[in-house]
Amino acid sequence: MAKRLKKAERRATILAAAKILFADKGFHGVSVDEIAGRLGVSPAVLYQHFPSKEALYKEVLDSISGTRENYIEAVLQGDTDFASVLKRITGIFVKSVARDPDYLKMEMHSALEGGEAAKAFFEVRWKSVADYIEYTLQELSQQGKIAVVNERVASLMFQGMVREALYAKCILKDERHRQMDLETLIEQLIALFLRAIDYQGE
Amino acid sequence: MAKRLKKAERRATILAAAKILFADKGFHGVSVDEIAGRLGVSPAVLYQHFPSKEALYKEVLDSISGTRENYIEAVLQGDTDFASVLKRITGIFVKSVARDPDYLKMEMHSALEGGEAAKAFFEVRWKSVADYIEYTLQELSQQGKIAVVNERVASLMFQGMVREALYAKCILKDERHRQMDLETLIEQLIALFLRAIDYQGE
DNA sequence: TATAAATAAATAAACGTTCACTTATTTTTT
DNA sequence: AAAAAATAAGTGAACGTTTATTTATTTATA
Repeated sequence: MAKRLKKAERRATILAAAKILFADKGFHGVSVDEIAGRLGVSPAVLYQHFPSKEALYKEVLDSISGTRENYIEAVLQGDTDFASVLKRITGIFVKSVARDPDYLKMEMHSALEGGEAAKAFFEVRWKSVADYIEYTLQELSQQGKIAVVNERVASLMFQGMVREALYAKCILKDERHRQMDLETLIEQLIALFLRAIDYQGE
Repeated sequence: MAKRLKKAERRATILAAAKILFADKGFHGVSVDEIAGRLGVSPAVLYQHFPSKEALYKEVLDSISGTRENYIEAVLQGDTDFASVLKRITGIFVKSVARDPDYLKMEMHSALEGGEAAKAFFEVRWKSVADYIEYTLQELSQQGKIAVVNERVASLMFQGMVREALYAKCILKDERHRQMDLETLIEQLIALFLRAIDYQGE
């Protein structure tokens, strides 16, 4: 018999195990038995905490997309010029993904499954960063401090390059970039981005 | 009884149907019965052409990754400066994906399933483009025609932004970029990229 | 009519889920 | 504080389906 846990504890262990497995293999790739087996528990236990496999999956998804990063302090503390703030915000975002790459995998999986949940998930994780970039670029552009750019396109560029870096380093573990650590990579990408929009400081 | 086809024809229809379904839902998300049903054929038919579901999946994967684009003519015909060649190569690449977005979905799916096939798949589709960029950047950098950049990082940036554009337009159908067509988007991204590496023409 | 192409029916394993039941812990009563 | 009652947590087998795959049989065409 498995070690007896309090309801909340057991629930937490289920969510934790499910998160790892779902991230690895997607909804259809994981069986309820596998999750239970990983916990050393009979599959029936899961149904005392979640009404169905799908409900469990949804909850995992929510628990992740609920992890909304707080960028406000990043904006406020330290230098307030665009480059500095962008670096701090990106740093927080990257760290949150690097800390737990399952996030990214789940995001990809749910994006592919194409459900309604996926879109919301997607939005929450990237939107606040993208919004900040778009808004600020528009301002800087009006002030003539950067080149005339379509801020939406530039923001897409930024998102794409950051995501690519995260995939390459955290998921695919690409050999190409073995020698360069994630922070350095991101740092250089940001430098490239700033030159792309012709940002010279304020 | 379903319309009677020659072996090769039937085989082709199976591969075509399987490609669409696998791209949509991944390996585990599709059943053999579903593929057969889509063709109006009994599932046993599939086993006269492929020894197993997995073999069929592998074959679909191969048929896609085997579609290696030929960039040589793109390099040779037309202007030979970096910007022009890059635009033509990217155009070919983008068109091949836009023509058949299933390619991209399969790529994502197989990247997530993390098998050996995935890596090869990944390599074939992006590598020749990435290699061209890296090589040329190195040359241009030595000739002082662009800024001093880590060509590997720059190439990752390029790949990331192109991929993001393709996802946004072809897979997620993001409303944000509804008004801008894919070619214009790519065009603007390339312009940003060229400024990022400080390319001024040759 | 011979043969290639498709079928219908059957199989065993895996799946999500439920059920009747056992064991451990907490609460109440004496 | 010890015994009894109540509750919470976990078990394991079995359910009805669905899955991939096989076999024996029928149909169409060259």
